[in-house]
This record gives sequence, C-alpha cells and structure tokens, in this order.
Amino acid sequence: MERKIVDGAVRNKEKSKEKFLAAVGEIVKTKGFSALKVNEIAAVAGLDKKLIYNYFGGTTQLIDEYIKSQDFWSNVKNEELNVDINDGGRGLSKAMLLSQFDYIFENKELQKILLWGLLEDRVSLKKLAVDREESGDALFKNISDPHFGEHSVRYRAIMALLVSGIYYLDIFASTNEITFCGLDLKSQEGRAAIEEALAFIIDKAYDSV
Amino acid sequence: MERKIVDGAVRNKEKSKEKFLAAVGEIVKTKGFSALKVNEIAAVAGLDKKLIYNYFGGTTQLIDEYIKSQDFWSNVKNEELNVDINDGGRGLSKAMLLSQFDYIFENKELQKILLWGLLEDRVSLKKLAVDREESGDALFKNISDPHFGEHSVRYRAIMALLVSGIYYLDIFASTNEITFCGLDLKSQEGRAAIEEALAFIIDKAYDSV
DNA sequence: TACTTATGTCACCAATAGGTGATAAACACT
DNA sequence: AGTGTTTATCACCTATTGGTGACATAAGTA
Repeated sequence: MERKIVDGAVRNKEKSKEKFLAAVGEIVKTKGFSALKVNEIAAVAGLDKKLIYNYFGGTTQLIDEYIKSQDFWSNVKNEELNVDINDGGRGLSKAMLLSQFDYIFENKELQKILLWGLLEDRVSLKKLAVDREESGDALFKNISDPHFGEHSVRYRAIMALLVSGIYYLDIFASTNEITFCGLDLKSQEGRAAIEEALAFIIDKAYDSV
Repeated sequence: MERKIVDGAVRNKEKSKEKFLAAVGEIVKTKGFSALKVNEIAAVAGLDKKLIYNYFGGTTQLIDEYIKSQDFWSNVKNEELNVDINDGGRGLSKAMLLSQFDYIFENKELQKILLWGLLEDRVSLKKLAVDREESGDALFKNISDPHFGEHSVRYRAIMALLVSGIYYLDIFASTNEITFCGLDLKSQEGRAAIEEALAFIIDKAYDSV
C-alpha cells in the first residue's frame, strides 16, 4: 500500500509543525518561557492544540525540538575563517569575543536560551551547552593550549570570565534600563568600552607569555 | 480606643507574615520562581492563602516585600573594611571579586534573585540592581577613577566583565554539571583557576597605568 | 464522482490556580 | 467568665490550563 503525503495549501503537516516551532520561538522572544503553554502556543501558531499532541507528543517534546532546531553557535564557526592563527590565536580570540558580544546583543532569542540553560536542566538545553563546550574545546586544544603551555589553564579561565561576562552583560542590557558599573550597555560608548576592555585583557594575556 | 495587638503562641500576625516571607525564599531556592503560586506559598508556610491577601494584598506584593527584605549586598560592604586603599584599590578590587565569587557560589537564593533580575522587570528587582550600582559607584568615584584617570572607563569596563562573569559562572556551576571553557567550576582546581585569572586581570589593569 | 485517509476543529472533561465570604478559634481586656 | 476584636480556616466560586474523543474537511486516489 502506498503512503499518502498530504501537501495541500490548507492542510499540510510539515508546514503546521513549522508553525508550532516558530510559535515557540516567537513566544520565547516576546513573552518569555512562562508563557509557553499549550493553549498559548496553539493560539500563536493559529492551529488547534490537539495537533501539538499528535505531532510532537506534547509541549515538552515540541520545545525540545525547537531548541534542537536552532543552531545558535553557527555564527561562531563562521567567524573562524577570516582570521589567521599565526599569532597563537590572539586575533582569533578578540574577533570571537567581539563577534559574540555583538551577536548575542542582537539575538534576543539566544539570550533567552542562555537564561533558560541557567534555570532548567532540560536535556536539549544541556546538549546546547555541551555542543558549545566541544566547539570551544577544539579552539583551546589546537590553538591556545600549545601557545600558552603551562599557563593554558589561566587562559581558559580568562576566556571563561570574558565569555560569561559577555553573556550576562548582553542579557542585562536587554532587560534593564539601568547601568552596570556605571556603563550604559545599550549606548555606543558603553559597548565600545566593553570592547576595548576585551581587547585589552586578551592582549595582556598574550603579552604575559 | 486602644489598639489590640495579638501576640499569642498560636495566632500571631507578625510571625505569620514572616512565615510567608520565609516560604517565598524557600520556594525560590528549591523550586524556582515558576513555583511561586498562592497555593504553594500557603502550603509551604503552613497557613491559609487568604492571609496572603489580607496581610500583603496578594502574591505580587508578598514577593516584592520578600525581595526588599533581603539585603543581598551587605556582605560586599563588610568586605571593604579589611583592606587598605593606598594601592589605588588594587587589593580592594581583588578582595571584592574573590569574596563575591565565593559568596554567590554559596548563596543559591542570591543566584536566583540575580537570574530573576534578568527575566522580569519588577520594581523591587530593579531597586536591588540600582542599590548595587550605587554602592559600586562610591568605590569607582572615590578610589579607582582618581587612580586610573583617563583610563577610568576602561577599568570600569573590565570590572563590569569580571563581576558579570562571576555572576554567570557561579549560577552556571549550580545548574549545570558540565564544564565551562573546559573548567569544572565546582571543583577546587576550577575555582582556583578563576580566582587566579581574576587576580591576574586586576594586576594587569593596575600595572598598565 | 466516490471513496479513503491524513489533517484539522470542536466540545468537553479533569486538574490546577487565583480569589473571596462566611465562620470558627484564639487572644486581649474587663 | 464574658465580650469584642484579631487571627486563621474552610467551603466555594471562577478562570486558566492540560489533555482527549468525536467529528468535520481537505487532499490524495481510482
């Protein structure tokens, strides 16, 4: 017996699934995780909630699939190509940090996901963090560890502070109108100050070897 | 007409209010904000939910009062006293960062509050952030700004990155079992590495002036 | 066109959650 | 002990939320 794959303009399973996934992203971006209810998702998607159970099994699985569907760190990998690494990764480190500082500031969805990873321990969220760890580990092992030798752990610690600082400051800037250490993280000057500090610290780390 | 203030062993308004406030803290610490429902709070407090409406007006006001009741940054102020500031604040900066790194790691309640400030924009949460800004601003204006002169903004940016990095890493360590930049932030070695990096960066910042 | 099936809607139920009036119990005061 | 007031409980209501079976309709198939 041949399988039927409905592909009409009005009824289309694949398109409906995508509508649900898009609805999850929309809600996360605008209303936050707390609004991720079946009824809400169905309303935003413009479809019946029953389909969420039919197609995904429930909101939990739908949300997990949404998280999996996002390739948040793809931008990081792209950035790798434009810089030479004859300086032990100095330029690459700066480029990566500055790129992330800007990218995360613009990507509100990613901000929410990062926060989510600090709130719940979903497997899909953990997988995201592990993925990031793995792609980062390739950089450390191949480039910075050989260059820093006995100080490689210190460099990793510095990077941990800077990366996590970037995360927090970008998220803080999006949700708070007030300053952080007297810096307006939404203004051009405030962000330029952070960028200069990032470059400064990386330079000092590399100069010390 | 004289006012009656009931102060019995079984019925006691003030003690009941404190029970509700404690229940909020307990729930935040263990189950997270999402569990902060009227029925849940009343159950944990061991009292009827009606009292929440009678005494506070509702959960919103109760939660606000809980946040106000916590003086999370008191430890920061205490730490100020043990260090001399003849070095332009170098020792003070290190002591403060290390102290916060440790204090926030232990204080799960504060971790949740910090996260909360990134999720919602409650007035009471904003007030906490403003308070922290103000107490920090005193340090910057009186100690580091004069010392760093034209580079004072850079120093503030460095501190912003380090402080926010400390926040994120401590929270990350509590909710994730995995490493960050290859460092196990729960282990003695991982935390020592971060501490060394903090001291290193502060030293480089001060050495450069 | 007629039939079958995938796709989607709707009505409905149960569980949870927020909220309140009536009432009981503890306390202060005489 | 008696009385009025504060403190606390309970029953009950409504609204929201998660979840599902019965039914309707668009789309493929012949």
